[in-house]
Amino acid sequence: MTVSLRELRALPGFDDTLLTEGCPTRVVLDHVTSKWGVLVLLALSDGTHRWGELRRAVDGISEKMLAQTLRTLEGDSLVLRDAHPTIPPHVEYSLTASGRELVDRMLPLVEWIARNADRMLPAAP
Amino acid sequence: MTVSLRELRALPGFDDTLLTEGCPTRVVLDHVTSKWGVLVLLALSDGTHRWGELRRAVDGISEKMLAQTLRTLEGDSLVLRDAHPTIPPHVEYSLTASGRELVDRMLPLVEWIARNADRMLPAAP
DNA sequence: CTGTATCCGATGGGATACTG
DNA sequence: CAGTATCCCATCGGATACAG
Repeated sequence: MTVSLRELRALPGFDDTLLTEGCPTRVVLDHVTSKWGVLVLLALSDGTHRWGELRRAVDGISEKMLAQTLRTLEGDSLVLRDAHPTIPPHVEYSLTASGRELVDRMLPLVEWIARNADRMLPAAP
Repeated sequence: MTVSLRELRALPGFDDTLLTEGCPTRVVLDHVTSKWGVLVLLALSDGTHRWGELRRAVDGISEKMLAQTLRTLEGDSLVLRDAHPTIPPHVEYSLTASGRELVDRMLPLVEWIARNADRMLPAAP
């Protein structure tokens, strides 16, 4: 198990440029860990959802940010957009295989935070 | 293994209010997944570091954001600040036990992104 | 229903200068 | 060395209106 950034950089295929400014890893990391990126990916962990469902599922998100977040994640090959050319429109969003793999690794992190968040914030942050 | 947000909310101790606006989980999640939060935590995964070391280790971070990020993470009980009252000042930062647990769950996610980021960004995002 | 367009305020975040 | 203080701009992000 990798337990530090130093070890990660020492693995075959990596070097010290990992996570330097502008490197692809940091770009994707920024998208995934953006304010709404995590929450949209988590919402899609349940399976396929329509636009309106996501809008309601991700508490507090605006239409603008939902659209923007979905487009970014789609551009990162993490989310699949499936539009049915009907009237009214019907569009379904789901995780790609990559998205599924990523969410599998994100859930343990979120679960740990959910279990511990309460006792981590003494006063108001 | 938990594979979806729905399942996570169904676990004992959780409910549908998990990850709604303003809930503690979301507050901590926002700190941890902030632009610099992830990178500072990763830098500390190697062990104890001084201010200047962190400044150089986290490529591109400004003094202002390093200070702000460290204070936030300290407030979340993830980072320990150990100041020696000497001249010149000597301050060491390290992960708390909680921070270590969190980083253990963050590294698999980062490692997966590092392995896959290259083939996920076709053009310029 | 699924978005886009526009406006605008809030916040993030960098550069620089300065201090104990 | 380890920060703080200040200025300032760019981006984030919400509200609203509107379109296909």
